[in-house]
Amino acid sequence: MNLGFHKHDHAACISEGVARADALCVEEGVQFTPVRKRVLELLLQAHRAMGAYQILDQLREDGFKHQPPVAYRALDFLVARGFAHKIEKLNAFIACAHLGLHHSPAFLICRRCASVAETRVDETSGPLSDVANSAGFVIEKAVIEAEGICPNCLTDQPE
Amino acid sequence: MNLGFHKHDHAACISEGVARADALCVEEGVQFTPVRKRVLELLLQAHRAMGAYQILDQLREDGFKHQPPVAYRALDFLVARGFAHKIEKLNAFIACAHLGLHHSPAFLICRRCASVAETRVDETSGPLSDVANSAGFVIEKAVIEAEGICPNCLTDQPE
DNA sequence: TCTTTCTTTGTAATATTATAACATATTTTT
DNA sequence: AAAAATATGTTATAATATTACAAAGAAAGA
Repeated sequence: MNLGFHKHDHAACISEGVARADALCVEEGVQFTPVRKRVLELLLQAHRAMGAYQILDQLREDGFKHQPPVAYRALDFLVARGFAHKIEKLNAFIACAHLGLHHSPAFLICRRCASVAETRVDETSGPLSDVANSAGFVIEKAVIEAEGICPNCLTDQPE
Repeated sequence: MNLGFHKHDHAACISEGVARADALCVEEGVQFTPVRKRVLELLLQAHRAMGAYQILDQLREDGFKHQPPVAYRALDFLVARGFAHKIEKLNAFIACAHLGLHHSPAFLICRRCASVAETRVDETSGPLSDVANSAGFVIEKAVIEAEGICPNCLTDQPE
């Protein structure tokens, strides 16, 4: 599986992401307003997790309003629609790598270069579901975030 | 598996937890100081995730010093030794339910009653490890936190 | 035991992350 | 065009967490 730990056509991946989100907003009849679009662009561009205040700084440079709620509202919108995810471990946000597919994301976070790769996991099977099922616990959402060393940092040089 | 969604001898589970931590500290030659012990007691007693400032409030009532670093230092100590875990999703801390066994914890968080059950998962197998292995990513630590409805809240009453 | 070293605690200040509340503006629906 | 729903502007503040440095206490070596 392609996990994002590699080179790719980044300009295309930004414009495709925005276009896909745009289409989904039209479908769902919600407004993909300038600030929402810009935040998604920033996240796609960064290609890593960004804190809300980092985003806010960028918005300021772009001439957008930059009080905290501006960023948090845009992020809430993006997260609610699955266009972005929150990485709880980092208190930061990242553009969705599988935009459009409703899915249960899992993340591999490199503690050396801070890159974040997104993959999908099956929520309905696996050891955690087994435990939950047998206990009668109904899982609605799962936070799965693995921290470690990415392939690039492993080969680059010793720690 | 016993997930904590049930009645039990709570007084015993507190004293046993403290005793076990005490023994482990002796083994490892580290100091189980009064504030560290008290924080672990508070967490065992609460039997749910507590925020650092909740703990701080309790410490104040107990006559301990109560600036933020007091709680964070004790929590860092407990987490570093596996006596407690941080629930990233809640920015809160919980006493370890398998004190003494080095393990990879996973949590089931009830969004209705806020109870948290801890279970163990095998880090070296499962879908996430497969993805990580094939990508060459080395997982060191995994945050696994499922949110949903616990068995008690499911049967208690409709939402 | 002494004294050096390491670890822990006390404390003030501040950094970082996030939300509440309410007014205004814009868009969509009727 | 009016009403309703949605989105933005703004101030203030809440909640979570860390830095930095001084002082005290415990452990280790001479």
